[in-house]
Amino acid sequence: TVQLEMKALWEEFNQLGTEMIVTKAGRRMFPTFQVKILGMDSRADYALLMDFVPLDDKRYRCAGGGGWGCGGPACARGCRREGAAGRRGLRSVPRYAFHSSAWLVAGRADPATPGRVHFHPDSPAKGAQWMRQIVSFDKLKLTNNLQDDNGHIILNSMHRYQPRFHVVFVDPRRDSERYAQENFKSFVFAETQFTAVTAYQNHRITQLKIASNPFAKGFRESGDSDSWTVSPR
Amino acid sequence: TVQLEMKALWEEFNQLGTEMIVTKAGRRMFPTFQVKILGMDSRADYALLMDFVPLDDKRYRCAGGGGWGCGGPACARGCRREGAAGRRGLRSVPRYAFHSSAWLVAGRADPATPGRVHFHPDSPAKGAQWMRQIVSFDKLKLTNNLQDDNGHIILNSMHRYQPRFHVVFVDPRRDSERYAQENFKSFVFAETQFTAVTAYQNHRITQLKIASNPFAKGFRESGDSDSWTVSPR
DNA sequence: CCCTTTTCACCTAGGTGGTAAGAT
DNA sequence: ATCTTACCACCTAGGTGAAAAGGG
Repeated sequence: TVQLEMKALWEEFNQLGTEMIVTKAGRRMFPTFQVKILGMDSRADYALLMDFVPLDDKRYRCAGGGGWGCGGPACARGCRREGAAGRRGLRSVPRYAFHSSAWLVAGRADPATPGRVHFHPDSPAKGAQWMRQIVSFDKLKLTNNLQDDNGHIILNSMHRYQPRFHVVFVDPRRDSERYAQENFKSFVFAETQFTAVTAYQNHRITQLKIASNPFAKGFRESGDSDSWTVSPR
Repeated sequence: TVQLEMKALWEEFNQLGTEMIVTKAGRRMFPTFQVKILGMDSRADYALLMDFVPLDDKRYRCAGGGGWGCGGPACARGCRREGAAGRRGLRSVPRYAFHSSAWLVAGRADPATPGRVHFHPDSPAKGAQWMRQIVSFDKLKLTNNLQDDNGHIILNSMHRYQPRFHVVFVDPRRDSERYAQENFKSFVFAETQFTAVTAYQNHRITQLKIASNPFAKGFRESGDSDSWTVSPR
């Protein structure tokens, strides 16, 4: 079994419609994808990895005051309602748009990007090692550069993705983890889905990133709290 | 076969009598112990590790202007001459001293410290992985805290040590690298020996550290060169 | 007009020796 | 007198979103 860490933070982002920056050089995810693992064979070898699957084959567009006019919770609900509508069967919609602070369909998906995977750098390791503490994918970076040769995850900007987590049992009878495709389990946490962007579209996402990511502390206005806490509903 | 990296820098330090700081929290070595490895079986698993052996069972003492009066090359030569004398047969000398900028015998060694080893954090890994690029032990830290529980190397201050590098072949017939004691090769580079100290004794060592360690750039006076080059003889 | 790229000030995180105070 | 410790300014290294410039 696998537990998602920082679940409350992920949910707070997901309610607004999580956005992740992609850059040419590669950008980390925030929140970082972290899991606690239970129930492995302590003495067996495992490789841990992640990949990202497109949530639909549309692309999104933003509009309405450049995303700055986003006021109430209507924004987030609007985003997700559009997304759900997209999944319900629309197939040749010409365009999406993020007009009036909501994500809209703006066209078919761009050609699929190379479906890269990210192996956790400690792979392979014993089950005991993985279960000892939280496993963090903080070295994983997202890029929109199709020619990237740094091994980063390549995504299309303005598209939605679902991160997936995979545990591969390294079969001792074979000489490489490449052939262990039959010995793996996958885990999906719906609250970690996000839209890849080159610049934030929803100002509320920006504010939550600033409030919760220590590296963005320089943009905080209030001097009272320096750590993130779940906001009351 | 194994090649020591930054050999010229190690030799320049060794000519002066290398000193390494030890602290309670643990201090990195500088220069960092780095090697290039050749001739491994690309597909076999190896663990790489280091340990430190006392170079003699004396302890050293410093004197003469608190180490600041050290002027010429006589200092370095003096240090090594004393060290050699110590190894030549003196057994119950009461004390060493670093008087007039030279290392002198100041007494018997303190009780032996826990003989810890430091596994390279990438261990175990395939030969191909180790040979792909320089292997750096920059995570290794030295401490004088006998109760250290961070896994750092415990050394006695004012004692001399010889770093050793070990390559352990991980025998696939056994389930753990613990039992692979019969499958290892060791490498010793005499130019990496050093005296553990809590504060620098030889001012020329301090100056060479400041000149060559990027993290000490704040103490450089000259604004001309920001990188270390082998000084002409 | 919408999206992407580049650059930047401002952070986190942690490695330096200097310095003064503390310990023996 | 000698060695150790704690704290500090000053670095390296790299992760932030803002803002302006660039491109279709």
